[in-house]
Amino acid sequence: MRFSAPKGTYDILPPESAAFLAVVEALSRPAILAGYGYVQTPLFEDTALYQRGVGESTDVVSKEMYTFHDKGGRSLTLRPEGTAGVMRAIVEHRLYAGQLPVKLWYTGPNFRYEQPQSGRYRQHVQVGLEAVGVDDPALDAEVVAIADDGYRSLQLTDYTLGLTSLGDEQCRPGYRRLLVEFLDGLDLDADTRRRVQLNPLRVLDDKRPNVQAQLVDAPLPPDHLCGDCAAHLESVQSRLRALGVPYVVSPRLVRGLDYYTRTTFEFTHRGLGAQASIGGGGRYDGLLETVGGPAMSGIGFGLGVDRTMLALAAEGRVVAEPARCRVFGVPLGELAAARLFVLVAELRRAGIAADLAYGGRGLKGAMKAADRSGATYAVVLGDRDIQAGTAQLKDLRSGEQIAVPLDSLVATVQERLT
RNA sequence: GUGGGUGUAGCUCAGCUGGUAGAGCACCGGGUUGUGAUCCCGGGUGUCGCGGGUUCAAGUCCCGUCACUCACCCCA
Repeated sequence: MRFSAPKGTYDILPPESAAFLAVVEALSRPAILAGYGYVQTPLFEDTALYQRGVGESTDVVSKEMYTFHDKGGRSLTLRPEGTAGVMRAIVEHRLYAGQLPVKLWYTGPNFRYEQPQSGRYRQHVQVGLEAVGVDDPALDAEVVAIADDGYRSLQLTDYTLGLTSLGDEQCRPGYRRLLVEFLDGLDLDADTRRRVQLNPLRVLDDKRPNVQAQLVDAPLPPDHLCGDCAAHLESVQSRLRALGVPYVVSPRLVRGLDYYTRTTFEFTHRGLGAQASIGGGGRYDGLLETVGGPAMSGIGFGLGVDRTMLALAAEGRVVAEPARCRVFGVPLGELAAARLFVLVAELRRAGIAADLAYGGRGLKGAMKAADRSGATYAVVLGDRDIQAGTAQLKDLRSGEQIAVPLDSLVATVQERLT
């Protein structure tokens, strides 16, 4: 039996894995600087949490969840998105009773049973954050700007921020009726008709040309906002302008999760193919209440780490050099191997990245390994040197080599590397 | 769930109308147990995705299946 990674999953190996870690770091740093604390929630939750929190009418819940029963008969589901679990934690630990807003960030994998394609996997990693308990458009702008700062710190340029408002419980129902009325007059297939009933907003961003052609005169959310929602959207925009965050108002932007209200946004990258969204989020007033908490507003985002990697590749950006070895031990014979084994450990304890030729490779092979390790120095040690109480310290770039007393080798290397 | 494309070495790929599996790179060893990145020599590391069929003979033709990939729906 030959095993391979399950469908829709993949391995991240060196040296690219170093870039992956760097992307997680780059996307989360702006959140940390903005006062968001790290939260880690389980990779699986009670199935009902997602059914209630994400919404039964969403594709995520209706057909993409990895649901299973544990030995206690509980129905559990592998986390399909990050927000619901964080809301559960906020309610369970009554974080909403403390200082507001509650600001949390997280990273980790999400699981969705989907048909894989470019940029879409059954397991994907996000960096996300949530700000709960304060209803202030400035907070919306902060959240959007944090995401933009993350992408910008990675030198990404070929992306666009789309922004809109989906309205609230005041104006959404009326708009929804208007939209359904319009959509009912169109020539749509059965699948889409069903969607009109479940969540008509989502028909707006259907990509099929024959559908889009019929939507040119469709009523759009930003044109039917109540006064409060319109003022909110305008305030978010003016804050973004103040920060110099470029955005485009995208009236057809809709998201597939039911909980979004008012501010909704999405970052799309031009180098990615069909799955172009590298991150998105929005306001979800009412979600906390849905999962058993008080009626409090909230806003957050999820940024796709896998897709950000693809975006970086599309722009030809190399993110991080793999952590490189600085000193490489080349032993000649058993005695030298034993001595170098300890010496290399001492270098590491002194904070110097060091490695050693294992397996008695012979001088040529060991030197080759030293070269490939990227080390600045090779320490060559043989019987002759041990007799003399020295080691040969070779600069692999210049080829120069000097004898250094074994006792002071760590100190000498430390000095030369700084 | 639906549709298209592709499966040959670690990677990128060649292999014609069927005739017993190759190249480049990578890797390993040697040239030199006291010096790497250059050079020279040597080594193929393979379930031709898998199963079945046709044939004297299948990487090649047929059927099935699986995987990968791209796209739709949807999302990061």
